[in-house]
Amino acid sequence: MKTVKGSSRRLTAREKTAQQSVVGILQTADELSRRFAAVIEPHGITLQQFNVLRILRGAGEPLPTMEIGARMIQKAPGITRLLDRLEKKGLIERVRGTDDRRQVFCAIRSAGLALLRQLDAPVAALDERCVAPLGMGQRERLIQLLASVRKGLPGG
Amino acid sequence: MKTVKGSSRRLTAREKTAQQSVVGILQTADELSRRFAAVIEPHGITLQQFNVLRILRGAGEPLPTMEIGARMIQKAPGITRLLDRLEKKGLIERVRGTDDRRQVFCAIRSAGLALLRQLDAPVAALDERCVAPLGMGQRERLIQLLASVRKGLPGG
DNA sequence: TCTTTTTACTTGACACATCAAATATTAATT
DNA sequence: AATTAATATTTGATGTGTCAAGTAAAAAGA
Repeated sequence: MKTVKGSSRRLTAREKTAQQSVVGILQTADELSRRFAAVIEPHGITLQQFNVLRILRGAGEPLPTMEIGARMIQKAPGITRLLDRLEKKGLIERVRGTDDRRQVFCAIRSAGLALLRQLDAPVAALDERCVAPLGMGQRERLIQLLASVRKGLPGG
Repeated sequence: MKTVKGSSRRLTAREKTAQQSVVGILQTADELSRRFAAVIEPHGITLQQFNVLRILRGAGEPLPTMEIGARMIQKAPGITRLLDRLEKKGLIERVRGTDDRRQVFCAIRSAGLALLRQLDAPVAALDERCVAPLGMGQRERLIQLLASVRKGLPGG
């Protein structure tokens, strides 16, 4: 069997759509995070730090480190250091739990809320620009397809 | 106007689908890369290193650093160090260009090709598992929707 | 109650991304 | 030809993610 330019073997149609779907998701995400970083970082925080702040604001109450990690789909070590930097900037504060003293609760401070307020409009505008080519029906379909993918993920 | 649990303002339906689409893409990509990393890293290379090797194999000829960067949608500095590590592992080799001596051409070595051959089947299998819940029609729709998003991206 | 296991983090080591600044070299200009 | 501008990479500093180990405290079990 002839090989195709160094590729080891031809893919079936099914394999091809699988690969294209995966590559499409990964590439699109890469491009999107770059755009969001470009809007957010000039304000002195990174995209991930922004996400933590939004989670804390959305929760409306202090959250333990692990809970933030769960919502960020991310391991604890990364979260700890992310919180370190946010704390150093005065955007959040951490308090050792009293009930369970292993936990560290994290709350957004007013400076953090103020920063989020500044970013709300530009970020919402960028959300919209990112999916501008899609009508409402297409957006809903996209959201649905991605949810199906996540739900069916092996070991997840 | 009452605020919703710390959130600054209510989103319109349109804004909400935009945000959900973006978040969905980013989260799904996160989960997917984790799965691929879990399959690839036990073989001694990272997901990004694997991507570089696949690009080099697919090209079928040595590529300059910048060209690899373009295909990875990534800036040059990152590529340089990625190539450093692949070179140290003996999976690629670099040669200073003769025509334009600023360029550094990068070629995959036989050890790199052998490693890719080992990974081809498990990676294709994972591609398939990742989108297993979707039928062919849905995969094609997903690929199309993501392509529309990328095509319409501001400044891209 | 004392030991063992399981959490919730934290810290150390390493991969990787980006920006900014340096290098080397080629292209454009004057 | 000499100077200036643009290009291809590399290096240094910083933020972030992961795994492996360590610490502290709560939960389980004997």
